[in-house]
Amino acid sequence: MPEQYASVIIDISHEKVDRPFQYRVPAAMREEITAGCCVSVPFGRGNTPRKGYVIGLSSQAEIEEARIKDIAGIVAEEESVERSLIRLAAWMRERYGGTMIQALKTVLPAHKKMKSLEQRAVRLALSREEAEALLAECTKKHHLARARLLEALLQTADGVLPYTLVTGKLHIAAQNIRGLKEKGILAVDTTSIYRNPVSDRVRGAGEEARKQLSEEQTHVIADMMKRFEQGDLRPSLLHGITGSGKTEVYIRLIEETVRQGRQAIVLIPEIALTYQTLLRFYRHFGDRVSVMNSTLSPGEKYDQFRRAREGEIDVMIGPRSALFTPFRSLGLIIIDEEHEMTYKSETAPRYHARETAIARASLAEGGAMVLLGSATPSLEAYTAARTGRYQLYTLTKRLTGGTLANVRIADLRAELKAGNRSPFSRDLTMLLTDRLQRGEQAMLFLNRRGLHSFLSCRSCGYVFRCPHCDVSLTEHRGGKLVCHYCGYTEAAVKICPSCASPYVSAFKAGTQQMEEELKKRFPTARVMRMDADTTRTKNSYEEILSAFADYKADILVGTQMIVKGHDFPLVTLVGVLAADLSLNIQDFRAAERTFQLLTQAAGRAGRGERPGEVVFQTYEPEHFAILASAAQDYARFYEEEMLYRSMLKYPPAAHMLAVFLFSPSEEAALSFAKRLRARLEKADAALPAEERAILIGPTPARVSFVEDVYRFALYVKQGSVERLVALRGLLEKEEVPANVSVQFDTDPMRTL
DNA sequence: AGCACGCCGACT
DNA sequence: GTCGGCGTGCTC
Repeated sequence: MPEQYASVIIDISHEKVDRPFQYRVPAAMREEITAGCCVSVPFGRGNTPRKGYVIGLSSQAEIEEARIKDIAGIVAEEESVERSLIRLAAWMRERYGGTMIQALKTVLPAHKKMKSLEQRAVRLALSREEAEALLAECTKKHHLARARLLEALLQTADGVLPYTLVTGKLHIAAQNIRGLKEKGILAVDTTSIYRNPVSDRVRGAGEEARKQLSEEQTHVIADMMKRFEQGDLRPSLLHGITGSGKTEVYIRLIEETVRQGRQAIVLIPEIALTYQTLLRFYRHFGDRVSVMNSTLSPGEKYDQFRRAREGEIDVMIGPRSALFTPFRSLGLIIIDEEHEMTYKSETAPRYHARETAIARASLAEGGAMVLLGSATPSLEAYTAARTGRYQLYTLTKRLTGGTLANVRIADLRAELKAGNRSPFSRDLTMLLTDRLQRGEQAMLFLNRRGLHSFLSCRSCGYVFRCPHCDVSLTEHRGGKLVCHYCGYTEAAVKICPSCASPYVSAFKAGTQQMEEELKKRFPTARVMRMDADTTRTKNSYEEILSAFADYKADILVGTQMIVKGHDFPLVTLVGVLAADLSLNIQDFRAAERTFQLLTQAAGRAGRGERPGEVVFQTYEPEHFAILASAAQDYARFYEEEMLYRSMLKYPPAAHMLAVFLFSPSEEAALSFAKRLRARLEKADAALPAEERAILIGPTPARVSFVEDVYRFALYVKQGSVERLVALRGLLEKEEVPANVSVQFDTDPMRTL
């Protein structure tokens, strides 16, 4: 049966109509209308013609057929931006699953959630005297809404009120405002009240001395431009160590793109863009650049997108979501720190910014360049570069001149044998003492995963656990016990509920314990700690880092958060207290993440003029991820890790689908998971064994229940993406029991 | 959002 | 009666 009904999203920015409406596709248009089309449809009682977007086709009428109207026509104009973003949404839905509406919502500019945005203003179109006379008349005639509005306008100094306040607080219907406007009593002004939040504060915007480029940098830029002109639209991977001048390459490419009248998007991981880098962009592009960050309200974000569409800016810098900036003539997408996990969305559609950027670039008019940058590329990107799907460029020289830090590996097993029972190896102790004497700074880094504080009974070993989640409770200040997953709280305890022993004590969180050990061992040292506990308030993150940068402390102890970004010229020693901690978690990307973390940590030392030293403490000194990062040898790491992925068919050697199942009933979740597995086995039964998907599970998640909900996972590994996507399609069609919910993650960043 | 419907007080 | 303002509810 032909698909004669189209689901259409009406182009009206209001929650009440923010859902699909079904329309009949006239026979004459059946060929042309596809998902992503922009159509004109009769809408509402008056059948007013409205613009709408087709998000899907179906042969099934979801409401009485008599109520379904015909599509009036296909809107041909406005091809460029919306059209290509809708196509991108369709691609995302296909690749990552979920509904078209979810994909559309992530791709289209927030469908202007105007509630909080005061973009329009209501202004008196009369003189104050006239308005006052009118007010008296309205009061007399009991035109209450009108009187209310006039009174409020007269009370203001300039006779202007935000539109949202008028419709909201004053309860004046939009229809009434229109009526008053037609009578010439009011005017409605549309003004943009948002400005670029940072660039206004930057002095000297748009004027920075051009830096001399190195030979390597010049080559990258020239070659990329040449390839683009020749129509080689393959993405580029820029592999360059910290300080090798990647940012300068970005800036030159953006300049060139802008010069050609096209626009650029720069993606950065959540907080990685330091203020320094930001300033460089502002100095180059002035108010033609905009920065998206999490502190912008939806209204401000929408306004920044609006500015992009109107051509008021050329460059957008921001996280994952900045990828959907509606530039009309996009020429370049840069993804900095391409390997970062934050580029994978955690909510449906669970898209990866790297792949989605490439899709968007190819959908752009005339195609756009994509440049991925990293000091430690993801296995995905590097594999693509080796097989020729990407073009690889390498920056090998450090421009800042600083020498690479000298890395020592301290074998903790040997330390124990030698009678050293402290958490600091002899090497690290020696170097710490030396730095303290010389008045230099040190950073000690502890990978926190799996190491949080808990409370247990010294006598019987009873551990206090959350009754709603599969985790132990954490002791907070004042002795309260808190669950980090669901927030469940218990009062401080004095005796063990199991054996009544009074010897109940806390096992300190890693960093906290380190802080205390340091104070014991180096009583004169000023120690600062930075972890989830000490950064609970909003600005504490920046406060701690800037205090440390101001030499308010000698040693900074912390979790991953201290390794990202930020230059501390006085830091000449970096210690990784347990380099293998992140290695032993049950996750196929564990080694990759460890390598990236260690390489980054090592990069923190000696960024100033003084040479730096690094100590990796580990129980596995022979592990390749540790050895390779100590030697700053990416190629070696890549070879070994890729061997492992190929053997076990993990991405990027194959594609993988993670199916997560949640239910308050353990039995329901598990039996549904088994049904899904059986479905997959049946689907593959006819295939030769080597082409079948590899199935793992269902297995309970690492944290097997959270907030009284059981969690299971089922993994599907398959070499062909098309095949994997088809299998997911089958699973999505399966009827889900009422008390179970399912999530699909295509090529996940981690296992559950 | 934008339109119709229906309620209600005011006035030829 | 009926006219016009004003709140409500629905839109494939």
